[in-house]
Amino acid sequence: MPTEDKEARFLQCIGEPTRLRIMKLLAGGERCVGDIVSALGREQSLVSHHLRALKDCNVVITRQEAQKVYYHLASPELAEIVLKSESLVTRLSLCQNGRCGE
Amino acid sequence: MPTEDKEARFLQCIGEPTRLRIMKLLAGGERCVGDIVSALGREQSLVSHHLRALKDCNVVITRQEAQKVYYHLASPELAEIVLKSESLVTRLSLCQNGRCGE
DNA sequence: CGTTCATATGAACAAATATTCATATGCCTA
DNA sequence: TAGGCATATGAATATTTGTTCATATGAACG
Repeated sequence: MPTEDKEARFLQCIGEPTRLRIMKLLAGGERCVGDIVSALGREQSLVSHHLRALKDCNVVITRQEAQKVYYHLASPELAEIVLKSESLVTRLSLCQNGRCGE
Repeated sequence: MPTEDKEARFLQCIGEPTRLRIMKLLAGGERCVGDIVSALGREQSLVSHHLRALKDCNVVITRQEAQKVYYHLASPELAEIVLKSESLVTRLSLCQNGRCGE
């Protein structure tokens, strides 16, 4: 299993709009599932599935407190790379035209 | 169309093993399609499809010379972010277990 | 215990994706 | 202009992915 496969999995894992929003939220500190759900305004089940995807890739870490489960980024560098790619997308005008995916 | 959507498209675009390999190749300077095909050892048609995906996202730029078409990265920062994510994946042990995608 | 709250899971489905195969385009040279 | 390279395109297919719905787990507290 070459290195590129894991790297691709990682990039694909964070390369999804809902998961990106979750990561940007967590960049501001840990949040419990309920907080994330109301911040995103999406279904609890959907958020839970995405959190699992992030956790399976070791992008986030969980901590349980009573009934609540708190999520935080595995490293501040993950927030950095998200910000860096955001800046790249705007500065280089990446993925603006309709041909790109859509 | 929120910013996260474009960012997600970008990350998803580069988050594919074959496209990652192409980008790492192009990090060493421009290459024509034939060079990329033989470097990767994959079908010409497949490489062409992936090159198109990269081009549609403005990640690569083309230059035609006679029958050959040369591709290069739109910015050296694209090579940087690929390297940075590679280093993150190894240092943080991201996407190692089988649950992650597979 | 039974109930309520917080989160996770699993099946089902639609949409997106990577790959292959076959064919088309475009540029050069004899 | 005919033929050969180099690259691109399009249809077809199998796999993966995101989302929803319904239900399950598990912790607290009466």
